[in-house]
Amino acid sequence: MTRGVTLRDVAALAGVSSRTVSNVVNGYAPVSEAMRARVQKAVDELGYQPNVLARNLASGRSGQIAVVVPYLDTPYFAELSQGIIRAARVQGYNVLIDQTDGDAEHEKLFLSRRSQQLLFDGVIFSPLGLAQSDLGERDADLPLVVLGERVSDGGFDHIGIDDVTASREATEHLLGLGRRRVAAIGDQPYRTGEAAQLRTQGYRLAHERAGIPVREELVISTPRFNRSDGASAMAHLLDLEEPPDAVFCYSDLVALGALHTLAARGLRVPEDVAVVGYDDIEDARYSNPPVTTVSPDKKMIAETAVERLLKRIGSSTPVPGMEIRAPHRLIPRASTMGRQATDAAEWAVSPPHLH
Amino acid sequence: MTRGVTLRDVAALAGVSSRTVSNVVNGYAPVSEAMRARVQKAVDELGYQPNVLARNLASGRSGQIAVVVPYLDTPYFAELSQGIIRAARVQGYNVLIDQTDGDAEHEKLFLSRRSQQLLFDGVIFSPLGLAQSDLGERDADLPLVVLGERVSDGGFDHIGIDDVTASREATEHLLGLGRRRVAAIGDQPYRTGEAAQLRTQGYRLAHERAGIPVREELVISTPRFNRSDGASAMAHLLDLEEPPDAVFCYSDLVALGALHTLAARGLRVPEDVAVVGYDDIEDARYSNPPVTTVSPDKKMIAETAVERLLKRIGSSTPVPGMEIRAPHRLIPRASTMGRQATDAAEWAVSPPHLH
DNA sequence: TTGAAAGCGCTAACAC
DNA sequence: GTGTTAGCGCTTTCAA
Repeated sequence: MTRGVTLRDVAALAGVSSRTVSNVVNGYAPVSEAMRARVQKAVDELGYQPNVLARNLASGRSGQIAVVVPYLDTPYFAELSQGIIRAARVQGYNVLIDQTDGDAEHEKLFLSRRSQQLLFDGVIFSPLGLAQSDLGERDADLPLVVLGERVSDGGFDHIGIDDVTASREATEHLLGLGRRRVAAIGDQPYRTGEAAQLRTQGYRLAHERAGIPVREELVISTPRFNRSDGASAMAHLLDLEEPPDAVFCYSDLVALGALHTLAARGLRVPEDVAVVGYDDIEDARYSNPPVTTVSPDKKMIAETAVERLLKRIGSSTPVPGMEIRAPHRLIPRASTMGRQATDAAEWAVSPPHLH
Repeated sequence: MTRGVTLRDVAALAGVSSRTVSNVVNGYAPVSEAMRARVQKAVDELGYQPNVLARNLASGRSGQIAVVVPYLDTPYFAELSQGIIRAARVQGYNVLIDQTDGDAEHEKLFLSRRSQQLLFDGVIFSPLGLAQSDLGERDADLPLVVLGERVSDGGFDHIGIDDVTASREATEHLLGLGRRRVAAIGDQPYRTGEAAQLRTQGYRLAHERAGIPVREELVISTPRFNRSDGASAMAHLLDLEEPPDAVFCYSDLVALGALHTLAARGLRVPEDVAVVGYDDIEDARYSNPPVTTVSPDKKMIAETAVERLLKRIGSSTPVPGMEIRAPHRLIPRASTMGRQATDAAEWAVSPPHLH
């Protein structure tokens, strides 16, 4: 560990006080041009690098934010995290990623006092194991932005799309194609299944509006939103006496799992069964067939989350919690529209390089 | 920001010196049982939480490691990062994720002096934009573990699978199925394309051993290893006068892109064209058809990387660089074996929960 | 085994 | 504008 050059060394060389060096380095208070040039010269000469550890202690800030997601290898969260990292970097912040595996205890850690012991100034949180009510029991002055379906209680910001509307639109898309036995895969009728329940609500609403009764046996619950959940739920649906002619899946992964089962059973998509997903992950764009999906504006969610969090971090007075609705849209693809939907432009195909 | 309880407060309450409190808190030096109980009582009473920022400054360590990957939304890196985060947490380390977008300058930052200015004790690095030679120009005493295809120069550890062998085996698998026009997608015949070149080497080796000449027009270069690269390269191959009857893709994403094009052209996999991928990402297990792939032992890679890095961080004397070969295996699936390969056990299908 | 005290290197309140 | 200086809260050397 090479003994580093310190602020003091620079100050000595430049013949100024450390205060001035600090000002120059941080671009703070007004410093005369002559002064700043002199200091800069000394900085360059010595190759001075500020010690972040010391700066952190003195300033009480770490310059890091934590992103807490259930699973990093779930494409939706990976894409979201990627966007947050990009947005944070622009603001000079580093990002600490934490996976909770959906474990409620682990998630609580990040809301507790103990979090101050960790190394971040604020948290962007995508809860899975915690219900809305659990969010109330948190360290009051932890800058917090929550993503997903929980709702702000005034003490933090919440960003999410309108799940009920999005789900209603997705279901209406299927009903609009003339499908009459539309299944839903992904309901979670228990305390922490709030996200899933909103989607089920939208699914029911679409039926209601269309005057079509919901067949309860077509609403399938799954413990998670993974491929395997979709695969097994689809298998179950196909074993019904009257199988569905369409499925609304609560995630793209579920949809991919469903496609997998459909292919294994030799059924055609969308001719035999039309499939809609949710999240617009890249996988679902290249699957066979590509999946019609609800696309949340992930970039906007990531950027807004960082922006709001930094606002909280930077404010000494409490910032009132905001409810932020991110836009979404339904992207029709071949899994409901058939071949005609294949949109070449979406592939971003570039000419191959020859060897 | 609630003014926190400090070590001093605890010391005062317990009537001991701060040194003793520190020892107790950190489980350091021998402390008499009576003492530790007394201190612990004071700690509990005050709800003392050590300030990590201060600890870092005093100790010169941050307790964080950086994981530098090109893209977090690439499933392979997401899965790898997930494994590293898990392994690091067990050791009490946090993980900072950084994406470089494959940008060489950005990658260099992490090898430079400036890295000491950042907040981590060591780096697990998966280079993309940097070539082997660039790794030489790094801050000598930065604990570093490199993943992928670069080779250790003695100053860091390197962990990777044997790409040449894995690629040879993958190609031999196709040749063994009787395919005679085996294409390769993903070569990168330039300075930073070392990973790709090793795979091409294995591809050629398989042909050599089988006494089958390589058709140069079947070796396609791609700028990256994404779905779009695979899709366009496959399109190009199918437009050849004599299209291939099999393709070895340098990543699973490339393979998924190739499948996409094959499906769009109405070709059957594997009857018309057999496809092999590389990385064993989850997507490729659930695709239609599932993709035969080279599976590196990602868990082992992640755990070993953390273990080696912490060893470096903890050592005051230079640790000699190790070359570590992680195991790999070829997983045959339907994209080469046809329906027969569908391995139900692999899906981890659980019974659906009914509504 | 425990105490006293000197930093770690920087920030920022206060004075000039 | 610029200098002086007192911390930030912990670790750790040195004595006792």
